[in-house]
Formats: sequence, C-alpha cells, structure tokens
Amino acid sequence: MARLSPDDRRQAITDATLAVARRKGLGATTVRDVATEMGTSSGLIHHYFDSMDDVLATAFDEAASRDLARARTAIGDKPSAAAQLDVFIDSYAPVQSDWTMQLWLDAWAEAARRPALQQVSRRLNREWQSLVREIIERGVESGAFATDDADAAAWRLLSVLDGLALQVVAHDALITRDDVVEWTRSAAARELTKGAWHVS
Amino acid sequence: MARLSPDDRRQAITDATLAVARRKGLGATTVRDVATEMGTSSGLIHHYFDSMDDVLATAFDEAASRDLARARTAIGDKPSAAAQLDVFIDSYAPVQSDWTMQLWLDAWAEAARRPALQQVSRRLNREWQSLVREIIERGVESGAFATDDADAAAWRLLSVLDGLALQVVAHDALITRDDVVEWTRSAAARELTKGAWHVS
DNA sequence: CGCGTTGTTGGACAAGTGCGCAATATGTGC
DNA sequence: GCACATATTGCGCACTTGTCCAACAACGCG
Repeated sequence: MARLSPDDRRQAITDATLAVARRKGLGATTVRDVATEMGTSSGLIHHYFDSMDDVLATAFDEAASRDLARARTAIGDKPSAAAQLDVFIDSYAPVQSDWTMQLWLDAWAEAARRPALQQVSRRLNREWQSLVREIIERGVESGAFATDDADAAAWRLLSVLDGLALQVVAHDALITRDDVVEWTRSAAARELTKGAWHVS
Repeated sequence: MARLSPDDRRQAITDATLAVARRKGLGATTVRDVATEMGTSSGLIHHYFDSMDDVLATAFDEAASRDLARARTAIGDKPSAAAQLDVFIDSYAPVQSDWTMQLWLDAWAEAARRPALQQVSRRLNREWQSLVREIIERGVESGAFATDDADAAAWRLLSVLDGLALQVVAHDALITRDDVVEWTRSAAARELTKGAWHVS
C-alpha cells in the first residue's frame, strides 16, 4: 500500500476500525479485520498503536466525538432552550440498527476490561451530560425552565434517554424510536416545568 | 468427576458459568473457563448445551430471574405503592462493582451477536418493566399516584434507573449509588405526583 | 546519487476459541 | 451379575486472537 504520513495513516486506521465496528460491533473488531478493511498488513496497526485497546478507544473517541459535535452544532442554531432540548433529544434517539448506539453499548460493557476505552467512554459521557446541563442552565436563566438542581436534572434526562435508546438497539422492536422521543420529551417537561405541564 | 443427573449437571454448569462471569464478565466467559470452574472436561458442556450462546443465555436467565424474584418478594411485603417503589429503586440500584449490572451491560451489548441471549434479555427487561407498571397501577388505584400512562411512566422510571446504574458500573466513581437512588426517587416523585411535589 | 530514517510487509508465535467425537467410566433396570 | 444407557473424558480439529519482529521499500536530505 501507498506510504502515508503518520497522521494520515492513524486517521486511516481509525476510519477502517469504525467501518468494521459498524458491521460487527466494537467488541468483535479485530486487528486483522481492520488491516483487511484498509487493504494493508496487520503489523501496520501495531506500528501506530500500542494495543488493540488503544485502537478501539481512539476509534470510539472519534465516532462519539463526531456525534457530540454534530449535536452541539445543531443545538447552537436554536434560539430557545426548549427548542435546544428538543434537538438534543432528537439527535440522540437512535434508529433500530443505530451503530453509534451499539458502539456505546459495547463501550459500556467493555469498559470493565479495557482501561483506555473506559477512560474515553467516561469522558464523553461526562461531556454529553455537560451539554444537557448547559441547555438547562440557559433555560433557567431565561425563565423557560425551572429546577433546583440542573446537574441532577441533566443526569436524569441523559439517563432516561440512554435507558430507552438501549432498549431500541439491544431488543429491537420492544420499543420504537418514536416512543423514545415522545417519552423523553415527556420526562423533560415533568423535569423542567414548574407546576402543571402540557405535552402535545 | 462424579456422575450427576442431567438436571443437577445443568444446574452445576449454570452455577459455574455465573461464578466465572462474575469475575470476567459474560462476554469473556469461555467453555474451558466453565469446565475448569466445575472441575470437569470441556466436552461435558456441549453434551448439555447446543452452543456457548445457550450456556450464557441460560446462566444470565438464572441470575437475572433470581434478582427479579428477590425484588418481587421484597416489594410484596410493603403496604403502600410508594413504599413498594422505594424498595424497587433500592433493590435495583447497583454498588460500584455490581456484577449483576455488569451482566446486564454484557447482555445488552452481546444481544446483537447472540440470538439466545437477546431473547432472554428482552424477556427479562419486559418483566422488570411490568413489575414497575404494576406498582404504578396499584398506586393510581389507591390514589397515591397520578399518571395518564402507566406503561410509559414505567418505561421512563426503569430507563432512568438503567441509565444511572450503568454509569456507576461502567464508569466507576463518575456518580455514586447514592446519587442513583436519590435521583431516581426524585424522578419518580415528578413522574407520579399531581401538581407540586416534595423531595425529602 | 547515496544514505539514513521510517513506513510497510508478511509471517511466526503462543495462546485461546467453539465444537465434535471415539473411548471410557459409572450408574440403573433386568 | 450382566447389559445397556449415558454421563464423562480427553484430546483433536480448524480457526482466530493480540503481539512481535526481521526484512523490504519508499521517501527526504545531503
């Protein structure tokens, strides 16, 4: 294969890893899978990464960060905190065969056994929670939302979304993506509205 | 090893599988691990189970069903729906190194690749949701709770608990077990109380 | 052009995987 | 006590895993 610069090659490895993980899941992705996907030898991967744990952690970092950045952008456009929350919910809710969510499932399960992956997963989960917390805080400032603990509220909102999304991906057709969106919106309304609330 | 009756042997295999899974996780449990744990040969496992997927599914079924039964019993004792809900939350919230929760993480991740495991995981998840829904329905009947959709409320409650519990086990020390209990109680209060609510 | 740096190869390596099967041990019904 | 059923063994099979390394090749600098 063509000789690439270290940066390009690392990127190529990460891309190839994600392409494989998309098909087989993170936990089932092997060195040789990645090499075959790139059309190179397997030894090349270890020239750039210390271990398979590193490869998977880097790849997961890339995919999850990309989703996070996309959500941030989509949210940034919206004027009101309520609209921002809707966009967040919409961009997080997975479709039946959502491969990013399957990546998260793998990451959570493998975290106990792969230190590098755990670190990445933990950091990104915290960032998602921060994103939600910031939306809530802005909403409270503008008077649109009411809560006495934005941090806890953000964790609850993110968690209900994680919990529901997980059902869609792991147990396909037990509940649907529409359920996830509707039920999370309903939870957000209960969480952030003072007194009586209305769900459309 | 001593010759056991088919029933006893199947039980022994299931027990041994759980003992290994407790240490290494479901996804990392192998035929030979289980055989060594039992002190028998590996061929014996395939005499009783068609595939490793079957072994893992049966073992997970056993462990998760046990937890569910224990929760049912603990809940059955309590007089009020509110007390029942507290017991449910308390018995579901995991400690840092909770191995049953790690089993769930593995099951959710592996579900995409192991059909038998997916089936068991789906069924047991549904049963947990039913348990919560029944508590809510009894609470509504007695006037203690208020909701217009017990099914959705149960999914939301179970999901927020799943989502929070997952953080404790996968990203230890990001949030604590106490956070999980407190925040879920708070979510339940918002979910099931009409008008203003109070959290102690 | 030549030379050193380094990206890349391709296979060796030891360990591990699920699964299958002939042979053996053990218990039960006759 | 014999025979049959079957629980159990122990190893083989074909394959996969992560990691490592000597050799080869391409590029940039002098």
